[in-house]
Amino acid sequence: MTNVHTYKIGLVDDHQLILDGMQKLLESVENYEIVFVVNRAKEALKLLENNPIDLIITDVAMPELNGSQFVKKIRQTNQQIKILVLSMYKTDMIDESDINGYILKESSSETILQKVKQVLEKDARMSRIETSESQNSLSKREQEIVIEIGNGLSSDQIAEKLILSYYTVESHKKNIFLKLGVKTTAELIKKAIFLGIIR
Amino acid sequence: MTNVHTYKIGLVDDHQLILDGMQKLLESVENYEIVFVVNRAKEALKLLENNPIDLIITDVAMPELNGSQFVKKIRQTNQQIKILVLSMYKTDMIDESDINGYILKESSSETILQKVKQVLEKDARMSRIETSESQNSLSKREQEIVIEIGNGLSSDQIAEKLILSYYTVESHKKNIFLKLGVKTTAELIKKAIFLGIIR
DNA sequence: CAAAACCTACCAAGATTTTGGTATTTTTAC
DNA sequence: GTAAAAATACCAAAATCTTGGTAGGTTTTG
Repeated sequence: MTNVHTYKIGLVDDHQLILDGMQKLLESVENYEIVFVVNRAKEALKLLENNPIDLIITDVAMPELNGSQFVKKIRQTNQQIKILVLSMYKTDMIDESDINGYILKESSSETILQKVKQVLEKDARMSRIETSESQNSLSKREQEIVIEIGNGLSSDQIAEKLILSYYTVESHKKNIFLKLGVKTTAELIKKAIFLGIIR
Repeated sequence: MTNVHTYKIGLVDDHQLILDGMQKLLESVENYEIVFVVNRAKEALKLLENNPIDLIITDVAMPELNGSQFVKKIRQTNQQIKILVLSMYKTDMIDESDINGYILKESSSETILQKVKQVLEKDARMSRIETSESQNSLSKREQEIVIEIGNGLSSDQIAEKLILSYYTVESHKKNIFLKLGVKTTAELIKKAIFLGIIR
C-alpha cells in the first residue's frame, strides 16, 4: 500500500436519517474517519475550531443557518477544507463558489462514494460557474418577505404585518426576483425552498 | 420473553441515503425483519404481491408514483398492512386517511423507533382527521398544470404549451386551488412540492 | 471614511391572477 | 349502462402582481 492517508470527515445535516445513512456509507471506507456527525451548522462551526478536518459534507436546507450561510462562515476562517453540499433536488439552482461539489440525496451509494473520493483526492476548488446573474444571498428583510409570500400573503398583507409601506414590499420583491433570477412567484417559492428559506 | 413476534418491514424511498439510514436503524431491533428496501413505489407494489409484510414505510415525495397514489394502490388490495409515511417537512398538510402515521425525516432515531413500535403494536387505523376540504389527489391534467406553473409559465403560456384554451387552464387552476385548499400560487407550490408533484 | 449593501418609499401602466359563475363533452369506474 | 369524475371552454370584474423607473436615509465593511 502506498500513501495510506486517512481523511477526516465531518457531517452536518438536520435530518438524522441522512446522517445515519451517510455515516454508515462512509465508515465502510477504511481510510475515512468520521470525526463528527451533527444536526446543527453552529455545532459544526464550533467543532471545526478544534478539529482539523479534510472534508465537510453538509445539507443545503437547514434551520437557523442554511447551507450558503454556513459555507460562508467556514470560508471566513478556512480556505483549505473541502466542502460537499448535500441537496435534495436537482434544481437548476446549482452554483455557489466556495464549495467543492454537490451530492444529490437520491444518488446511489456508489455515486456518493465516487464523488467524495474525487473531491478528497483533487486539489482544485470547484470552478466558479458564473451564472450571469444571481448571488442568491437574500438579506434578512428579504427573507422575511419571502417567508410571508410563502405563507400566502399578498403584498398588502405583508406590508401590514411587517409594518411597511406597500411600495416597500413591492420594492423588496423586485430585488428578490432579481437576486434569485426568477420571474414568477412560483419559481421564487421553489428556489426559496431549495435554499432553505422556506420549508 | 413473551410474544416474540417478528415483524416484517418494507422500505420505500427514492433517496438512497434515507433508505440506508432507515435500514440501519431498524435492523438494530432484533424482532424486525427488513424484507425489502426499494427506490421505486412500483417495485414495492410488485414485491407486496408475493411477500406478506406487516409494515411499509414510504416517502411521500417520489417521482412516478407519489406517496398518496402509492398508498391508494396498496389499499386497493390490502387493508391489513400498516403504512407509515416519511415526510420531509412538518407542513400543515398532514392528513390522509388510509395511513397509520407520519414520521418526519428530521426526527431522532429514538422518535422513529418509538413510532414504528407504536404502530406495529397497535391495531387501529389512524383516525381519519377530516380536514374539512381537500382530498389532495390531483388528476393527471391538473398535475401537468401544476408542473408548468412551477416552471414559471403564465396561464397563457401553459395554454399554448398544452394546446388548451386559456380559459381551460384557468378552470383547472381554480379546481386545483380548491382541491389543495390554497389561495395563492405560493401556497400551491409549497404544497405541490410537499406532495411530490413538483421537485 | 467612503463605497457598497440594505431598507425604505413612491409612481404608474400593463400583465396576470383570482373569484364566482355556467355548461358541454369525454373518460372512468362501479 | 349510467353516475361520477375529469377535461374542456367561456365571461367578466376586481384584486394583485410584475416591471421599470427614481431616490434618500441607514448600516456594514474593507
